[in-house]
Amino acid sequence: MPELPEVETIKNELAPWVVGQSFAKVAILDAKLVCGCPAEKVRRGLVGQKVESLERRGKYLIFHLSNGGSLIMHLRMTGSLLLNPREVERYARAVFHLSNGRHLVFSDRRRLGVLWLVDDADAVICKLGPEPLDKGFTSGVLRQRLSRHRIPIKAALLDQCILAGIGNMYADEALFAARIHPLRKADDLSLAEVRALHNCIRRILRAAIGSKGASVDTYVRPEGELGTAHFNFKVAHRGGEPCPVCGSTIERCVVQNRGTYFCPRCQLL
DNA sequence: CTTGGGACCTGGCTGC
DNA sequence: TGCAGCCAGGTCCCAA
Repeated sequence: MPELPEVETIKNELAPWVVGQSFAKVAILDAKLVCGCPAEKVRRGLVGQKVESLERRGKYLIFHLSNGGSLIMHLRMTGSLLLNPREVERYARAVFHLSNGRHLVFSDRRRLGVLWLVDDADAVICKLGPEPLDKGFTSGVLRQRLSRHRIPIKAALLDQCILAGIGNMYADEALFAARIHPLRKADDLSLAEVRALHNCIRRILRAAIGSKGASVDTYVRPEGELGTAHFNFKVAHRGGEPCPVCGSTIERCVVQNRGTYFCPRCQLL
């Protein structure tokens, strides 16, 4: 499931092959992939456009085009972007042929991913909260944003309007590292706890980018390699295993309909 | 207004 | 062994 570190990795590894190229031919195999307008309009609108730059915002990947418009992709649960795969397999939903002879395949087993072609990228991403790795994202900003919500802190971290880019895995990891129980109310955290959480979020996301993302499910990098960030997970997807800090058994509960892993001794309610 | 829960989607797993 | 039914979770939408 691609979260911020996975999308950042995809952006970084795609950029050398895509930036400066134009779309020579586009085939949209699944019309439901396209959001907001007919697939044919996207196909025609893309052909001939040059990719000026690639940007990640939250979990969104943005292709800035030469006409000022943007192609925006969200991989949701099982989407992946494959560069020049040997075969265009059954989960392919769109194929983008580039002017350098390479092609990019949007593959997506569960078909939850979406893309937009828009004049103004802000129309799609305007609701997103701050970027956790931006310089301006201080613990004060986090504290101010959390203070407006009386919801479980885990739910707050998953809310892309509060903070962009964190998903289920990294929310669990950040809360464990900060020693905060996932069901604590967002507006109840002490100043010290918010500072610890802010620090842990940034440290964990940076480390995960360094490991090229976490390949727990279907995530693969554009050239087919896996990420290794999941080898460093302390609690995420580790229910029943011993806590690496205190040895207690890691528990699983459900918060906001999401499987949530935590250490009952390190993270007290 | 805020918050919670279901829909979307399909492969893989569980249990009868 | 076969298959129904549940589960995974990012985001949107609707209801309380």
